[in-house]
Amino acid sequence: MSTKEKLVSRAVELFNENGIEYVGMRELAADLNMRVGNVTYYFPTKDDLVMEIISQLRDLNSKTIGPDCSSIIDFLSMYKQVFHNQYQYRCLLLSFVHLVSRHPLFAGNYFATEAKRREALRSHLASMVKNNYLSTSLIGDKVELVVSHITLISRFWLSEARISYVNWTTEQTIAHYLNLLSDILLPYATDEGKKQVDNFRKELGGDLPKTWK
Amino acid sequence: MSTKEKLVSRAVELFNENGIEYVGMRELAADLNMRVGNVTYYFPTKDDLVMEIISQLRDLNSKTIGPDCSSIIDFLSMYKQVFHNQYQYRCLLLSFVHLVSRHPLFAGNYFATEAKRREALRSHLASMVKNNYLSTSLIGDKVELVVSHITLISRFWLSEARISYVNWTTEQTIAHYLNLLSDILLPYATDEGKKQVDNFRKELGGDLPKTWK
DNA sequence: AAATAAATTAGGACATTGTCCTAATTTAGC
DNA sequence: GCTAAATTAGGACAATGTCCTAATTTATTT
Repeated sequence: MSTKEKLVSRAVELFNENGIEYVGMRELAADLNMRVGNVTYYFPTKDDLVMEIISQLRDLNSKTIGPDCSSIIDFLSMYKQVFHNQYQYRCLLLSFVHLVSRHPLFAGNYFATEAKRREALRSHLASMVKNNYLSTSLIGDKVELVVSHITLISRFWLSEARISYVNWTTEQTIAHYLNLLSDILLPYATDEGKKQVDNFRKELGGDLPKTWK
Repeated sequence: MSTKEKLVSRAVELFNENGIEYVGMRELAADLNMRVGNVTYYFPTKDDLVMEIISQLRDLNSKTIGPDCSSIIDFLSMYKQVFHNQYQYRCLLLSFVHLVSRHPLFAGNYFATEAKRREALRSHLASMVKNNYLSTSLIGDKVELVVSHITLISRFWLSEARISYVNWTTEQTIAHYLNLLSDILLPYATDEGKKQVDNFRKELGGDLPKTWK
């Protein structure tokens, strides 16, 4: 593993643990028995380092989000993997708003992939309708509403979990938000679709957090 | 207006414009023709200042979120006001995750009010069921799912809008997320409830963003 | 193998940040 | 008008990201 790779790899770990803005360049360097100047040689600014990490997550999700999504089970399983990817790079999701709203480079990068993701989501929904798992009434504005729900959940579940469900395990948390996702599809699910949602939820069952106090 | 009040008032403005972490204590002081030492006299740490702003929003929302919520219209109108309150203190919502996950004081404060809000939400839903606007099938785990959807939306709509819908007006943005909110209730709405949702959406209609490109 | 060029590492300097401390100044109370 | 409190000003501190230059290591060429 090259120095640059070690740098990124350890940065992700430390950023995940303590948050991007709470891990200094010197701290990262010291952790790897390096000096600051050495880090800035590979990544002149901290944003450059973050940008590298962003690309890694984007690539990972691009592999996960395929074009085909014939059933609800496929769809939810795919998002399960997306959630795990995001957890692996949770530092990004937890700082995304600040990163994007400040840095034009982040913003441009984000807009491009976001538009693609939204379009992919539409196509997934359409194919679930075609395969008779979702009702044909899911058209027009209703599609956009479902898409909006799903993007909101998949973008902020980690943030909410961080502040509201701190004592949950990762598996519990992911199960909870997958449950929410399935809940968004449910109103449009056909009988066959409902069966799939039920099956998926049964698999979730063991992980779902029990108590609401 | 006392010096302290002027300080808080201007801080909210600057924080809203540029983000809490991007407005320095010296910048705030200079804006009011003061010096840093003078600011720290009233607020020894920046977190103290933020905490004061947090209390203001909490008080404002406490006034808005009443115990009675007999109809869906009432419910959605109430949340419309909540959204406007949040917009008024948007700097907080945009930095909440970092604030809460770092500072134990914020966290404790947040947990207490959050539990109350969630409980209030359950009671609102129950009263809408009682008044026959929502189906009696809305019980148990389903209530918790609806509550989870609503809390997610009302906590992160501003964050998402900041990064995804930057070109929308405030009214458009709020209309969009109120639409999402109503969409969560819709599957459980009775015929009478559906009428209310329709009416509410008609009022929204003019503000709702048109294009999804 | 030696010399030269390139890549990498180290270390210090800079402006900026939040925070703290002390002295100066203003205000209020008697 | 004097004393004490409240307020304001100003400097100092450690820590941050960033930048720049010198030292050192590694690779390439002669």
